[in-house]
Amino acid sequence: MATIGDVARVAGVSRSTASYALSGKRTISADVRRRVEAAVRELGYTPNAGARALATSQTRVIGLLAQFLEDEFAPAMLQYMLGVSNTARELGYDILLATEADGRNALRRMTDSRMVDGIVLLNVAEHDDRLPILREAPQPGALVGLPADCAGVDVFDLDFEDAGRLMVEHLHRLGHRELVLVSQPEHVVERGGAYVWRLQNAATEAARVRGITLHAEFGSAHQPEVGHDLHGLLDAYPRATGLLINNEAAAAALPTVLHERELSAPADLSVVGRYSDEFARTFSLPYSSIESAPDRLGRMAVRELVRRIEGQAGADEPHVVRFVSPELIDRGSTAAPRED
Amino acid sequence: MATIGDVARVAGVSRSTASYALSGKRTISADVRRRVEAAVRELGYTPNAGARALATSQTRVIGLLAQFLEDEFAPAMLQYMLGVSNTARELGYDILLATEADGRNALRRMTDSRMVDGIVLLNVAEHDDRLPILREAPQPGALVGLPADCAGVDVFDLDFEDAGRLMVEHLHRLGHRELVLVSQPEHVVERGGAYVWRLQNAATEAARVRGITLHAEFGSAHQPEVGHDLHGLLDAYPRATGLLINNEAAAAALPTVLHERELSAPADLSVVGRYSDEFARTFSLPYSSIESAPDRLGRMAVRELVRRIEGQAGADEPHVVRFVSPELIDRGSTAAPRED
DNA sequence: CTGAAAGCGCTTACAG
DNA sequence: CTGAAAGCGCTTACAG
Repeated sequence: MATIGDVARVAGVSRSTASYALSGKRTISADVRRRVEAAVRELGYTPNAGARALATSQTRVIGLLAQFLEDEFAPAMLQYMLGVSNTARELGYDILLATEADGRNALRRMTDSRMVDGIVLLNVAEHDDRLPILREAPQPGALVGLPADCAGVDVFDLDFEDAGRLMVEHLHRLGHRELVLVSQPEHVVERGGAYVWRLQNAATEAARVRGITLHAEFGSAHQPEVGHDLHGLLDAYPRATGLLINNEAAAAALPTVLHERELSAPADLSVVGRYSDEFARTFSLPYSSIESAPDRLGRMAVRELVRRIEGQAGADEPHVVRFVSPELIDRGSTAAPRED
Repeated sequence: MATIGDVARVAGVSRSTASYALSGKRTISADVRRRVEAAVRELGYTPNAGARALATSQTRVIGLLAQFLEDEFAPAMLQYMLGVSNTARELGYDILLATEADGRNALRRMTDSRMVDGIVLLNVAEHDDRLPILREAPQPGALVGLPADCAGVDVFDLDFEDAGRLMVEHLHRLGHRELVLVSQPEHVVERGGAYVWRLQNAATEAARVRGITLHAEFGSAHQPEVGHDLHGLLDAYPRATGLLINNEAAAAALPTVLHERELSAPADLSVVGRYSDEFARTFSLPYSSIESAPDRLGRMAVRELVRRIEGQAGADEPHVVRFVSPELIDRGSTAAPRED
């Protein structure tokens, strides 16, 4: 493989001149620039990334820590990954991907060995055990998901509280008085999946204020269990006229469950979910939903991370905590409750 | 960040001795080893990956080229990615992930700049335009998917021809005489998605030999179009008693379509799909299927790749083309055809 | 406008 | 069993 030394020799200049001609960091005569460019083409020269990283202390690589937990729904994670990866590429960065169960180990490996310029953490928990490690690392970090302590990192998340309120308000306005909310499994909450109770608490409070009944329940994250869960809930609350779904697996299972009960939305039951539009299309879900905007969140996280990496943020610029306002995408699955 | 020089100083030895003590590449007195290890702990030393790569010409990173094409079904791709990523980690490698549309560019970037020791190509097409670039690269490559020309790379794929035969034989044995095969969209074939026609041709031939009718058709890769496609096919071939599905989106849409027609499998229609068990669980698909084994294929590709990278393969060891034999997972969706 | 030299942090022949 | 030195391929102050 050709090195910058080869380029310099072919172009008849010094290595430093060749380097400057390529980086544009100092003025170069037109003649020399042409000769260097010709040499690069002739030799098919590409800089060695390791050597460049060693010299500049910049790798142009971002570490992406995904997490595929047993009790969450894998296809939902993919959307965040793609948002991060595609944005990174647009900004000239590559992605070092870690999918291993022990995120702490992966994080330490990447940061300590200087393989990356910055880190994106996905699916961040309330007391995420990766955070202390990230805070000690010399590289900046951006999170998707809201932890209890946001010190030292930039944080991006859907405003789940607003989402919970929005769901309840929407159905209240249509005249519903008894709702069921199906959340992620309880152990997601126990593990620190704060988004579950952030939405749930806000929904509960919004219902209380409006004097309507909300049954907050958990559902499994797997098929076919979650289908049974849904049947159980519909049996348990026969007077409920609205269903709020904060659980991707439950959303995916709902069409089958409604078919089995010969119910349809919104005629028999109003339904509002919380998932991405991409997810809705993949699973052919006909329910109105709060857009979870994974691509947008991934994009925001990377943009801010790159600003920090490249020092445009200013070393002492305070860290941000930014919420995406939920939007309700109307797919026509809500209406006034059935009169009976 | 501490360097090997710091470790050497604290341990009171030379940098080379510190390095050897850590690599174990030459014998070190017990005393020196202890001092070096203590220094490493005290300083929290981790080798700088870029510097090591520069010195050894080994990055311990594998490039993974995923491809999320408009007309294919994203969640299926994720399984292959996880198989590759998890196996790589077990073998001590990290993953540099490229998801951009222009795989050629990503491939060139990774290989030319020596960011990776080897490459895994996913979703390889008949005449994949990434292959010429991979062949010219100094790093070895492993493919998941069978191209027309396998020269210079190791290739792993499901035996789609066997899969097609197996599907037809299975239903033939149960007494079916008229079948419909739903493949991926026609433009997947046109783009070179060889697995589509490999399965289709073998199924067609197996049907011909047995004197049974097989209607080979294409289906969309998107919801809700693919649902309409399925309705259309069931309308068009009312005497067909068996449905073969080589199209993930169609498989995901089928439960709803059957509900809408008030049909059930296997009472009214026998169904055999071709997807992974993981996929079946995610989408709650109750149909018997040919296991597409994405995790296993990813694992095989990485194992062989690492053998080549680490020179255990022998420089002149011929490249392999290895097919995974399809297995039918019985979920009870096939039976003798309805008599009427 | 250009060149010679130092340095980034490792590994590994070479020498003792 | 250990050390001094060279070298991997870049970038960038320093000097002219």
